[in-house]
Amino acid sequence: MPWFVYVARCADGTLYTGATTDPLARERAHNAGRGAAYTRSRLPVRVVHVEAAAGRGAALRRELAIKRLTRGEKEAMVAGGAPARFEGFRPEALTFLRRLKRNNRRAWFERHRPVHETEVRGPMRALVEDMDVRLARLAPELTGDPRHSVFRIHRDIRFSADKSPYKTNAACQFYHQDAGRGAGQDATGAGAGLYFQLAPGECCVAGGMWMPARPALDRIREAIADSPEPFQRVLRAAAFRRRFGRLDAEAVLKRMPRGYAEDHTAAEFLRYRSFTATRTMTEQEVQSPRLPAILARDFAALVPLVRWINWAIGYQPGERRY
DNA sequence: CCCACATGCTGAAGTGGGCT
DNA sequence: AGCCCACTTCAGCATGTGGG
Repeated sequence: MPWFVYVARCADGTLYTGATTDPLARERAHNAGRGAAYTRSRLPVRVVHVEAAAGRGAALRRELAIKRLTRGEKEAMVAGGAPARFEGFRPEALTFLRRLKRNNRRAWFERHRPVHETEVRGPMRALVEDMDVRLARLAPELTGDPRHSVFRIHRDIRFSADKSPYKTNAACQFYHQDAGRGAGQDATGAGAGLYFQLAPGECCVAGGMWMPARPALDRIREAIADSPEPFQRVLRAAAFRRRFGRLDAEAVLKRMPRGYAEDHTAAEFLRYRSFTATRTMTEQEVQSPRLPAILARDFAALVPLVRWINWAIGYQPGERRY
């Protein structure tokens, strides 16, 4: 049974989103007063946008995704302008970030905000939707949604000597459904996840856990010390080594952390404070409509590392979502 | 030397609930 | 849907102290 997601224009101009197996019959049902309460008071309605979905689950998921869009984004999608479906970043996205680097000022950004919206933020949100659907099968416990997964463009400049207000990269993350979304030493309850970054000359895909807070770092170290073999097996896996090589050597301690012997079997990894792996991507890769498929393969190679870390700090793998 | 940990600092967009 | 308003959040930074 084929499923569809449709958007209908109500008499008052508002947009109603629903899922159905038969958009035309559904439109007739709405107009006969047998539809949703929302449309009943705004008749007639006219279906203005239809998308095919792989099944009921995928349709409901896509329906929710559309309902999370802003009014403007929905209008753009209906008008066929800015694609709500990911079709690759255009060269203009990287050009915008390059120019932002040279013009990192509020006034400049405000003048060029529409370019940021249509070339960078919009496609990034669409990419998140696409990857979330793929993750539902690949690693169901890892999720992303446009609202929470896309990092803000604004830097946290409160206590920084560098007061330039904007980041010159655009990035998104996928996180464990039971974990917090934060990252870094100040984030408690965070877990391991996946990451994608768009930046001139610095496009990359990454995964793992960046700078875990103290409780999580302690648990990861204990897990490595107690049983180094499973962790080392994850790092030796062919797909991981081919695509990512090794863990990023970021913030590695020069000596052993307190309580661990210098000659421990896993001494090398007990000195790590950050557990991520990164692969730089070419501009050709990020501009390809096939980017979601490329990322899916990278994510698949990262999932064993992500799962090992999440296991170490107490987050379980998930069931297939649909 | 250098790891571990605590503390103080405080801008602005994003978010969600209530209302019309 | 759209508006208003209070609340939350942010891939932080710098510095000092204690201890192995």
